[in-house]
Amino acid sequence: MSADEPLVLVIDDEPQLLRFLNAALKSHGYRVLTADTAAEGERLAVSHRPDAILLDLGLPDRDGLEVVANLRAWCEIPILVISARGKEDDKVEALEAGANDYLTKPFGTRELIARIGVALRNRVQPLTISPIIEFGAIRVDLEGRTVTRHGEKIHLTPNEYKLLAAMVRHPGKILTHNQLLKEVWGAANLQQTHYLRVYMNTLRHKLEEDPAQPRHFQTELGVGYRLVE
Amino acid sequence: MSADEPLVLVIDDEPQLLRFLNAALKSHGYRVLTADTAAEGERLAVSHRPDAILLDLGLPDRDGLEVVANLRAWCEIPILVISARGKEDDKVEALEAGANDYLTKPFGTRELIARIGVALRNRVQPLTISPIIEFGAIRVDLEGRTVTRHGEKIHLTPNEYKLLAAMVRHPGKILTHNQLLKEVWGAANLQQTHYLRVYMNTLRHKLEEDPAQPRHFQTELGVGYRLVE
DNA sequence: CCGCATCCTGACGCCGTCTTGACGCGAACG
DNA sequence: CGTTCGCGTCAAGACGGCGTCAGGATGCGG
Repeated sequence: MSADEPLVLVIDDEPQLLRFLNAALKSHGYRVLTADTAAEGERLAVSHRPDAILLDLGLPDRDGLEVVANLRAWCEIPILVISARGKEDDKVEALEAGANDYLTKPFGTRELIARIGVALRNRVQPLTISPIIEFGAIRVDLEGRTVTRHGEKIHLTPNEYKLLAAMVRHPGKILTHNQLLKEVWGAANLQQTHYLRVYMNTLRHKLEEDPAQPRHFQTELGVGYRLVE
Repeated sequence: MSADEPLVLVIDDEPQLLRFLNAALKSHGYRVLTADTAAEGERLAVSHRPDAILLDLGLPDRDGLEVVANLRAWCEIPILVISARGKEDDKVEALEAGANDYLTKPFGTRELIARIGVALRNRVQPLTISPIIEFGAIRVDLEGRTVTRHGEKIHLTPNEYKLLAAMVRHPGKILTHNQLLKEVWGAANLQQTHYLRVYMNTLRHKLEEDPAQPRHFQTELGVGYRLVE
């Protein structure tokens, strides 16, 4: 799944530096979004909500400090400023405007990666959805990786849990065979729909009141399965 | 007592720099606590819970990175590292150990103040856990690095302790093989799950009543381990 | 240089998990 | 009405993870 890797937005107008940053970040497991103007950068920040922003102060179309202020007006995404200017006043202004860090060119890849790591480390998770889902007598704690039924802990094998977690993340929606297979067994096993039947069976036996007449784990014939509450 | 102004703990052994930092911080509205050794600094951090820590890496009694790790074992107070060494490796090590920022001497007052401001700005809720954790007959003192069982001191080797500390920091949660391996043996040994089995074994023998049927150090098959109380 | 503690590594048996196959059932279809 | 297909069910064997132990390498202090 590509969505669990942090997304970094790089705003810089130098093509070389842009390529360099892109490669460095990707090789360290980040997804990267690039923009070569302030306007484009701000637009992407709004639409993609990156986990961190790398901002070069020397942009052609707008002052870098203004970009920081604009971003800070509506979000708290960590901003790491890059600049050729190393004067103390520049740093102070940027940091006070809302930047989280200030790197003076030239800087090393490893330091950059480490500082991005710091920025991501102390971000506050908005926690969009509650990591705990309940339906019927069943409670799934995605964070603690525990499942209880009538308050009693239910032991699930890794595959069973992965399958349950995949369904729990999209309650009410249909999950096709392909989606489930890809999520649990990887894209190489898209044909093995038999796996699904076997594991759905054990899940029902462990979680449903009457496994033969499932209330929550319903099968959509020829399509996939659906979790109903 | 002016308790609403942020409290900064400065750990440094150079009297001049100490005085300088003290004056600079106070003039910007901070309360200041000073220590000239690592041991004293850690003690003050525990007793006063400062809002930020300024740490000079060149301490006489202990390695600065070790101090960072010790503090990070039980708290998330922002740590700004000061060092005369400006090499990239030094910075990366400190930042990865848990430091929030790295300043190379000499640095300007205003930049220092600005960076402290950043650290305080994005501090998360003081998610400090008590440096002392108990479960069953076992007591772990993360600050003193001591472990007792039924009141008797238990000797742990460095790796054993690191593994225990990693688990103690997230009681009840699953710690995956990767997380534990990264924390104890570094990211280079993510494959050596065998290490985990060996050390979990010795930990259980030293701490569990019945090592064959562990109550606290439970294994989550195929995933990792979990510390239950 | 020696001894000790710690760490790494390999071997082995056990047990849970995964895979695979067989079979019954019902619905859809010709 | 018979066939076919998808699905549920069960069981058995393969597989790999896990715990366990011990020998050897390594590093450190005396």
